Parts: sequence; C-alpha cells; structure tokens
Amino acid sequence: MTIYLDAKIIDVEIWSGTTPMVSDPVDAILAQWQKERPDLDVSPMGIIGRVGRLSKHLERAIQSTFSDFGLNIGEFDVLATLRRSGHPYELSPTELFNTLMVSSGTMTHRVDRLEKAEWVKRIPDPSDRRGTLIQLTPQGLDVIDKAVEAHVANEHRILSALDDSERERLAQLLRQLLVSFET
Amino acid sequence: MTIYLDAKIIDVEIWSGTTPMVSDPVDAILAQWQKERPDLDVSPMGIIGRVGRLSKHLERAIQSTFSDFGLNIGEFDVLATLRRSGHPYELSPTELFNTLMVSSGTMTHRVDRLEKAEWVKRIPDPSDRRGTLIQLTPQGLDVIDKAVEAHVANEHRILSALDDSERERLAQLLRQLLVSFET
DNA sequence: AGCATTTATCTTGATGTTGAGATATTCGAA
DNA sequence: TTCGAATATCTCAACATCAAGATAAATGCT
Repeated sequence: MTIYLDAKIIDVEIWSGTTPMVSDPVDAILAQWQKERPDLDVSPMGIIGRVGRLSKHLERAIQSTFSDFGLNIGEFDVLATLRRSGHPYELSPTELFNTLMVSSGTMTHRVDRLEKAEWVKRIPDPSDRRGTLIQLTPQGLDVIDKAVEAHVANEHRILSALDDSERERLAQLLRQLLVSFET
Repeated sequence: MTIYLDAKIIDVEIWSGTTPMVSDPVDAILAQWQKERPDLDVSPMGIIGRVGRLSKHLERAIQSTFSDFGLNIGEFDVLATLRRSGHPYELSPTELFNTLMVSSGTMTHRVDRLEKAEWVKRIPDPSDRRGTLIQLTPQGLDVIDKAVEAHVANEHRILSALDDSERERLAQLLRQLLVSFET
C-alpha cells in the first residue's frame, strides 16, 4: 500500500514536472493561447473545448451504428425515449422535446419522419384535446430494441480507452457539472 | 492503504445501497433502461449521454456571450483559430476546417460571412497558386481579442461547480478519451 | 518532359434545426 | 360563467451544415 501511494505521488510529480505524458490537440490550443494571450487564464478550455470536440467524435462514431438501422441520431433518440418510458410506449411531443433538448418544431419534423416510416403513430390524447401522444408501433419497438443492443455494444467499445474506475470517476464529474445546468 | 481501499469500498456500498448522492436526468435514464432492458449493460450512457447533454448546455451558455459581439460559435471558432495561430494571423481554409472538424463547404460559407463583415480577407497563397490564405483584418483582431476575454470569463463562471482539483482530473480523463479518437 | 494522381477550394442541392408566429384548447381568477 | 392567460402542437422561412462533385494547380512516377 505505501508502495501504491508512493507510486501514485511519483507519477504525479513526473507529470507536472516534466513531460505531460499524453497530449492532445486541446493541449496544443492551450499552449498557443498561453503564448499569444498570457494575460488570460484559458484553462477552462481544457474542459469545455474537450467536451465539444469529444461530442463531435462521439456523434460520428455513433451515427455509423444507427445507419445500419436506417436511423439518424435524432430519430434514434425519439424511439429510445419512447422505449425506455415503458409500456405502452407513448409520450407527448412536449415530453419528448423537453427530454431531448430540441425545439417543438424539430420534434414535429422528427415525428413526421418516424410516422412515415411507420415506427410511431400519433394518437389523440384522451385527457386533453389539445394534445397528441406519440406511440411506438410494433415495428418501431422491434427496430429500437435491435438498434439499442448494437448501440450499447458500440458504446462499450468506444469507452475501452478507460478502465472501470476511470469511467466511474468521469461519469461522476460530468454529473456534477451537468447538475449545475439542469437545476 | 488498507484503510484507503476499505473506505472506497464502503463508499461504493453506501452509494449503491441507499441514496445516490447527486442525481441528474441521465441517472434517471439509466434507471429506466435497467428496468426495461435488464439484459443490457447501459453504463456507457452514463458518460456518452452526459457528454452529449453537456455539450448542448455549454453551446447555449457560450452562444449568449458571442451574440454580444455579433458572432455565432462557428464564426468565433474561425477567428479564434486565426488569432491563436499568432502573427500574421493567417491560415489556409484546409487548416481551418481540419482543426475545427467541419467540411470544406462549411468553411467556405463561414469565411464568406466573415469576409463580408470585414473581419477576415482572402489573400492568394504566394507559395501555392491553388491555395488561399484567410487573414484576420485589424477589425477582426480587435473583435476576437475582446470576444475571447468575455468568453474566457464566462467559461470560468460556467465551471464554478467544480473546484481546481476536480477540473484537473476531469480535463485529464477527457484528454485520455479524446486521444483514443484523435490518433 | 508528359501524364495520371493528388490536393485545395468552391459550388450545389438536400437535410435538420431553430425562432417566431398561428391555431386550438384548457386553466384559473373574478 | 366568462374571459384573458397559459399550454400544446404545428407551420414557415431562414440558416448552418454536409456530401458529392466541379475546377484548377501541384506533385510524382516513368
């Protein structure tokens, strides 16, 4: 154990003291800013820049799986939200666009497309005549169940650069930051 | 160290056994999947889902700062890339769209807009007659220098939910994941 | 030197998203 | 009960992005 702790401390000293072990494009960006605008502390870009870049990479890596099922990310998100809501797999457009952080117009279009493919259908909300419920069809249920399996397998592969405890710690820190927005 | 390890295990048991300290929408999503598809290990969504959601929140929080300068995120990114490249603040369209992970067509349009606003100008590449260099104008330099200051201040505010060591650890984990894509 | 390949940039048509606004219905205070 | 405010959904025009393809110039193989 002392061994473990020592090793850890030594590692840390090596990192901060000499070479920054792993370097990515964002480190290069930070170094450029440091040189050009030494008056600014641009360290937040180390997080915000990486989240943005990572998000683009993840979208691309994930889109390819969805394509196999004739879906794009937005359509997958709608079907998945309905699926995980449980039987009878129906939610209002408002619940959907709030959950997915898109505008109402975007949701109208997505539902239009999914309805054309017969993966969902619109039914009148029995308790509010202004409202509509978007319901998964049996074919829609079938597609999303298969797509989710492939998607999750793909996600495991994508995260293979991190071990279990690193994943846990990363999820925890992201949650902490996310909470500051969602409350 | 046995103490360290024990404490860790106890913590884990407390979390999973009773209240999950902080909870966000993504935790709710994971719980739904666990109930609906207990055969799947959807834990990767704990990271991938949060990165996606966080990215949307960050974009919104950041856009409002840029609006004060008549810029959108894409335009800011182009000006900032030119600015941090250092004097004489010029890069080719190819360097710009590779750096920013967008298509060549997107870059053409962005430069068109920025050129119309007289924040950049296109000049022929003296060493390659196929090429063009995108150069920051004095007005462009002025705008981006002011916008970056406001932007960085905003970023510090946005990350105030994390303390210094948490920020460092988060940046490190994001870097590790990002490297798996960028190499 | 000649010619096929590669590279750099721009053009074009299609797509997904957004904000503002239209319509219909429900809610709630007087 | 009435009526103004709030809510649910959809429409529409504007915009940013992309993939595929066009053009022009540079590179490199023979």
